[in-house]
Amino acid sequence: MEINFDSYLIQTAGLPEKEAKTLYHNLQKKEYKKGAILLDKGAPCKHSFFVEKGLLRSYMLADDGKEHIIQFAPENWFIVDRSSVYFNDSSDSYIEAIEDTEVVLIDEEFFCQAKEISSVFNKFNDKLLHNHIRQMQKRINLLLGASAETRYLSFIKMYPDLLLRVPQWMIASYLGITPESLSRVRKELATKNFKPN
Amino acid sequence: MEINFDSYLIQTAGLPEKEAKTLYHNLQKKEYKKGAILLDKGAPCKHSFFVEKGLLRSYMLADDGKEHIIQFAPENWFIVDRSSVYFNDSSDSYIEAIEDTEVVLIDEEFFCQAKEISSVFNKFNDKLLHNHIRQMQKRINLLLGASAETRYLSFIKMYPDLLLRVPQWMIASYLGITPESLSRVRKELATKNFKPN
DNA sequence: CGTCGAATTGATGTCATTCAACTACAGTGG
DNA sequence: CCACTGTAGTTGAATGACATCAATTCGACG
Repeated sequence: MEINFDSYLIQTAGLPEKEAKTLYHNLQKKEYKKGAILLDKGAPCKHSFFVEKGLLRSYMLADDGKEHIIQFAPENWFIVDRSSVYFNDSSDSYIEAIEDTEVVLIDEEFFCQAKEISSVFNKFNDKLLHNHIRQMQKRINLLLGASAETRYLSFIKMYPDLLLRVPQWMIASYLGITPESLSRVRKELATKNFKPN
Repeated sequence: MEINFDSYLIQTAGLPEKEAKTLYHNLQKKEYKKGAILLDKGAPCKHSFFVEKGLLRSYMLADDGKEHIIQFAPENWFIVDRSSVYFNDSSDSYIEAIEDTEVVLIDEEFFCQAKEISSVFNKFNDKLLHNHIRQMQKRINLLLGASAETRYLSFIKMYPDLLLRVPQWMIASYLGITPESLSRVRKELATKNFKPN
């Protein structure tokens, strides 16, 4: 289950082994306990997090105090407040550990080095951005009109592995419905004898 | 009101004048009548559109046949199905002219040339992507819980210039509510003697 | 002037929220 | 080991916000 960032760079990003190792050695690793806050609203977000083990989430607070979950990040995923990092602004989101989590901190310096060392990395980074956009697009499309049930079903389809690791109320928050509603949706699906797995 | 892409490259993207002119001359321009389809679902999206004059929109069709508006693009904006262009896939969105519109077609070749000619362009492109993500994030946050009224007010705030150019039912579609609901929201705001301008 | 789509308005329906009560379970301290 | 507490999840009843359906008005355009 645990994934090292260096092997990620080689296998997924397609960097040559030597370069990947070099880059990897300059990076800082950190561990966080369940419930720990990795990024606080108002603080500048100075790096991306790559999750080697565990599970993170990012969320914003609405005016009425409710949490809106932006993203989950299990192993192999990046999580970051892009606005904050890129525009050097204070973040308007939080990042929190849902489980005990081990991350690699990826700062601007890393990106500069990586870009110099390898044009492959540039392309890969570009691809990540585009994927991110594509995924957000899908989510917007869902939020623009899909029923609670449809949203939940699409969540199951997209992130089946998260179903068992994320508490229900967080899934509800991600879907933009209340925990009570989600509970009812699940009950309804159960009577239709639908099985998630 | 009309904006040429070459001056955009110079002033907004920060390219040197000479390079901008060179790049610009290789580009193709097109005009579309109001109502014209620039990109059809299923067709591969082979280029971005830069709007020099007029107004475009992109939208997807939901399963129930309803349109979900993804984006508006007035002068000075890009519009594209990024998934389709980038992953060389068939598009799952439409692009349509809301007004008579003049666009510049920006294909892969342009990007390659631009990247070779100027590293400034690379950075600029990156910035565009990040802005796009930032803006989608805001929208998701709105859709996750804001009332019809709040959504509308935030739309007014973000795109005041579009208010008068976009038909109401399209704004409703963009906000994820029905035209009827939007009409009532506006009425409600009027009695509270709220003035958009 | 007549037509067609956009916008408004009213009556009614539906889905999700809200509020409250209750169960289940994990963690804490006596 | 058992009570105490807090959080997650479920369930029910009442409410509310938005959707739907239908009728009407408005406005642009041929």
